[in-house]
Amino acid sequence: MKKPLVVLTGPTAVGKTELSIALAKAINGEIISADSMQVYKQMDIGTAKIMPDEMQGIPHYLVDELEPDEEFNVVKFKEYANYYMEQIYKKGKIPILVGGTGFYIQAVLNDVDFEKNQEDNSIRENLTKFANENGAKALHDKLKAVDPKSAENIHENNIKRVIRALEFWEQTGKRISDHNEKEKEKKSPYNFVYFVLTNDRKVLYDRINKRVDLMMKKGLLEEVTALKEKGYDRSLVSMQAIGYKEIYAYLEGEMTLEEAIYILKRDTRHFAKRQLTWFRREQEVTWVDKSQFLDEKDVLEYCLSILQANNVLL
RNA sequence: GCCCAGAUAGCUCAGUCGGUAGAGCAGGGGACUGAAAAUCCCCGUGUCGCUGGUUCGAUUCCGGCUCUGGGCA
Repeated sequence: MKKPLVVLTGPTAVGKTELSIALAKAINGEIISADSMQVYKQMDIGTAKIMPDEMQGIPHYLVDELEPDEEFNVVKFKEYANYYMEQIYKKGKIPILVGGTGFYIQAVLNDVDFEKNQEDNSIRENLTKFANENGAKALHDKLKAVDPKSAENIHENNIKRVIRALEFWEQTGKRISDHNEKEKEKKSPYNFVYFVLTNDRKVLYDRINKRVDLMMKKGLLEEVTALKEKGYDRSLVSMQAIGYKEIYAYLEGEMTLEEAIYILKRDTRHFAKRQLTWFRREQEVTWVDKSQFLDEKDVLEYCLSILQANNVLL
């Protein structure tokens, strides 16, 4: 018997958090955040993180777990998430994966194997250096020699992915293209419903713009200033989060605050668009378009009916 | 009121020595399997302000008009 799993995702600022609490209450669930940035402490305003007083007693995992200079990635996410899911099942409850990082959701949902290998960034560093010195084309040629299928699929300008493919080859002796093909065929080990909450594009963008203004009012500038003063470097993954990188650029004198805010809004819109592209490609997704419902209660009822129909409730 | 400069894609602007036009940004689509809030790819037809004239042909030259900046009164 497959275990039940509820996924609730959607583009940034669509209103996942609000619905997630209502959903958790209704189905006796606990929430695991599938968000690459809300894991970090000290980054509250810019990540629109749910605060303890808003949780209404619903346990949340993978929120506020790491310091901004700690490394986090899909593999770590998957390990943590699987661990917390076990705990939740033991309590006789349903885990709800809530967050906008589609890649993380996919990893857990389909139990993707990443061929764990040693924590060693030296290959990556060497390849990055090679790319800087010889150009993207030369790097891509390297890949073509060992894994032509990957070389064909990965654009030569996409250096990060070319590097990962090469790294995979060097560490495992296998081609990542073959590996990925195999992983893609996997079926989810869960009895799940994958909700993608969405809204009219214009409404969504309007919400994004307003939310950025609200973040500024709440003190995003101060939050980023504090992180910078504590010595968290711009090159950290956490500092590449939307909201942080733009304000950081302003603090470094690269642009005016007005420009930074304009770019921050734009980057957020671009991000939401990319998220939607990802979800569109996912199979077995249940779209929940807010513009088609009367209110939050109506949305919740619809979601519950879908869960019931799919036997995901305990 | 007079003088000057503009008026071209949603925005900022380039351009056509006369043969109906192109960049950046915005916007749209896509990829993604150990950085994923990251990274990368693709997509540009619009009464060239309105109106006369010259011309085989005008967005491009000439006149008038309207509007917008700036200057002089």
